[in-house]
Amino acid sequence: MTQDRPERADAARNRRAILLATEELLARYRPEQISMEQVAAAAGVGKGTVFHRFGSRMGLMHALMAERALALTEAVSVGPPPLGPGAPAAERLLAFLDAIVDVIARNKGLLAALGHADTTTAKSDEDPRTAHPVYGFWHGHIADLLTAERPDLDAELQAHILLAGLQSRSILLLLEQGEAERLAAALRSLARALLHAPTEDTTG
Amino acid sequence: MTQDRPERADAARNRRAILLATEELLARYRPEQISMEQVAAAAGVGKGTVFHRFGSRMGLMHALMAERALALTEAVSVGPPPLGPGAPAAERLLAFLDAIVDVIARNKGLLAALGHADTTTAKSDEDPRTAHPVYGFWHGHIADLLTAERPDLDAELQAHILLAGLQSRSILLLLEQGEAERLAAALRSLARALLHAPTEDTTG
DNA sequence: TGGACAACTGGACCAGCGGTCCAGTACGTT
DNA sequence: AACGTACTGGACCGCTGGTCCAGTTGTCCA
Repeated sequence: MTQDRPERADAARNRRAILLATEELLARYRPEQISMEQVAAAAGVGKGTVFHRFGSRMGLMHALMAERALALTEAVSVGPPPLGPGAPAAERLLAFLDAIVDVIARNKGLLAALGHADTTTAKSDEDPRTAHPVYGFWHGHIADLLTAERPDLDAELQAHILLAGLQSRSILLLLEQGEAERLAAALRSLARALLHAPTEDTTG
Repeated sequence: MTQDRPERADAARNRRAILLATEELLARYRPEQISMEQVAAAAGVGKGTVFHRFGSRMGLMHALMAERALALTEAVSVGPPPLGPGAPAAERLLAFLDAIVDVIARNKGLLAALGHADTTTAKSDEDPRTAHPVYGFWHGHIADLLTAERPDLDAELQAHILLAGLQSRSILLLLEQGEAERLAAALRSLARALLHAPTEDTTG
């Protein structure tokens, strides 16, 4: 993206202004209350510019999400344990969940905004994995770690469930009230329960 | 609602027609693709009628949800075990989760529609418990059962997490592919893990 | 049976949305 | 300095959820 033929200086400036404005609006208001026009106005650019840069509401939210998640992605791939490679899967999983809650807590509306965004455009049968690289990465990582420790579980599905909480309205509400640590604790607790559960048959 | 001064015959007929039409549309299309105008047309009434009866999109979805959940509510309150009172909390919980998945699977878009509905109108700081009686009831029931077996857990929050999965886009997708039993199994598995997990401190 | 009143009805209407379009602007290159 | 092109912005479009109210229809009472 920022390579080969770099974007023009004004384009880069506007792109950053738009992302920043979106971030600020997202911190202050509910994602659904934020219109693309507002974003444009807040960023001091025209609506056309926003769409030219990001294609759609979903594109914008996704770009923001990707940026916010970048540090985490790197920490997981090449960083030090327990987040990065090297620690046992169980520890990495717990650390990763904590890290995700942290990202979400600092960008409350983001996941919900992403959800709402493609709710609006609704490409019917798309695999969410493909549609949302960030979600896909998070989900895949959790599923992998879970599988490593508990190959008997339906890790794919459990990973979805673990992540689903972060998109839930009720839980977002808690986050807004500063209960991030409580959520992290509950998620850790749940994950630990899953890791230590007696072996069982998924067909039952 | 259907008491004291009953609604006029035509009103009742239209109300049922609207709910039925909504249900059918919800079975066929994504909730976000269904406009109130479509609902009205499908029900063979004017748009004004729909809004007069249900107040808003959320009102409509909520009414449908309440109707759909009625049988479950009764089964839980006064029905026979394991769903109704009498069975051990752990058993009731697993049975209840199964039952919920069943309701959701047979009305795929409904929970999502509800979520999307108040996403649109967005009464900022409302307690979801108050705002969505059905969700509130489900959440409360799960939290109660969970507390009965595991008073050391943050049951309120765990209940939210358990329910969150049913609103998640990725999981709705599974449901559409007929994987309801797989979801039920995963949820049971998760709940069992929670119930059997070693006692732990929520502050850790 | 009929008359009167309220409840219900439906479609024109409104503001605001996400997204498109394209004439004009300003950057980077030579 | 001058040129081509990528970027810009705001008018514009189709459509949405929701409002409004003149006209209709069911119900109740005499």
